[in-house]
Amino acid sequence: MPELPEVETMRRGIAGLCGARIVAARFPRGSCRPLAMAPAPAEMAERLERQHIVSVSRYGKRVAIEVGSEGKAPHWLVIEPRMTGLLLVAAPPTPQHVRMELDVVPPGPRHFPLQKLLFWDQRGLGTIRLLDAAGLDRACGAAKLGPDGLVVTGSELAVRLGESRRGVKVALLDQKGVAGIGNIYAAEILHRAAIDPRTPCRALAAEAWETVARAAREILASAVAHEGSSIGDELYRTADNRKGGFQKLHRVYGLAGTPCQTCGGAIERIVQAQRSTFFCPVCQPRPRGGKRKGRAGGARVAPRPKLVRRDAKA
DNA sequence: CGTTCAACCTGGGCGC
DNA sequence: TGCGCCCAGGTTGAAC
Repeated sequence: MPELPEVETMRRGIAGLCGARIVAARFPRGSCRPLAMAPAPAEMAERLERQHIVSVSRYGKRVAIEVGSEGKAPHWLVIEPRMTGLLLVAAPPTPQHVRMELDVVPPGPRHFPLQKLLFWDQRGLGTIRLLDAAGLDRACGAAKLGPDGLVVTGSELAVRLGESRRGVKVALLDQKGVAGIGNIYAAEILHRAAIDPRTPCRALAAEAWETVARAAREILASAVAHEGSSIGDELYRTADNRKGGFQKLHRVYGLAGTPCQTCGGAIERIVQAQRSTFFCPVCQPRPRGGKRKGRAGGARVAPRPKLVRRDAKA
């Protein structure tokens, strides 16, 4: 679930713990697969205790909690929520899926109240790592992650993805091209950009990349402002256990068969790279011809009924 | 280079 | 009620 807006919301939700001291760290038995955790739980707990939380930052869909103390090299507790992970300062949805529990005390003379920072993950696909500066760079540096989706520019997208033969929606999910976009927001971004998700990247002109980048910045910023998307009775919650609000503004994701709120046409669901893609065939017409100026990113297209859908690849 | 598939996991919903 | 199957916001690596 968590994409950039949800992870950024988690980051903001725990940023108030900066300056706090970790007095105890627990990684409940069996809570994480061996490969999903590094170093091993006991050593990680030992290395975290008595450290201070220095900063809380985000790299794409990961949160990096910087920990340190006088005379020690800083380390980063890097948490990757993947599908169902949540960072919480509130009671967890279930006790059995708590993967990490930090007891922290706020800065200052008073050692109360004790606060808890939890990583909760139902499916257990998330990862917890404690890395030094070199490890952080390896895991979250420029070789691994492209520019952040909140600030990405059209020329950056054009340079990084412009030669690819992949469909633009599949390419937007590639974290090395642009960091933070997942399946929900890729769909919403391309709807706003009025670009067919199947369009090969190479067919997009520079202007279209500007349109995509602008749509990405706007959609992601709005989603952050609404504290992410909580779909249906879904799991995603803010750090203090509230639902996000951006799902109310979804135009295509999860809306197959319903009328497009922009044009009234029917939203479709197709499969790309084994994942659902939602789009409006009317608002997001197939590109015609090769790269051309001003087309792919264009606004409303009036007459466009003649469509031969042949997706049924199922 | 790109696509497909399988894994990693749990749990909800659906058809029978 | 139960069972089997499909689905789900992500990432990685192998095979082709």
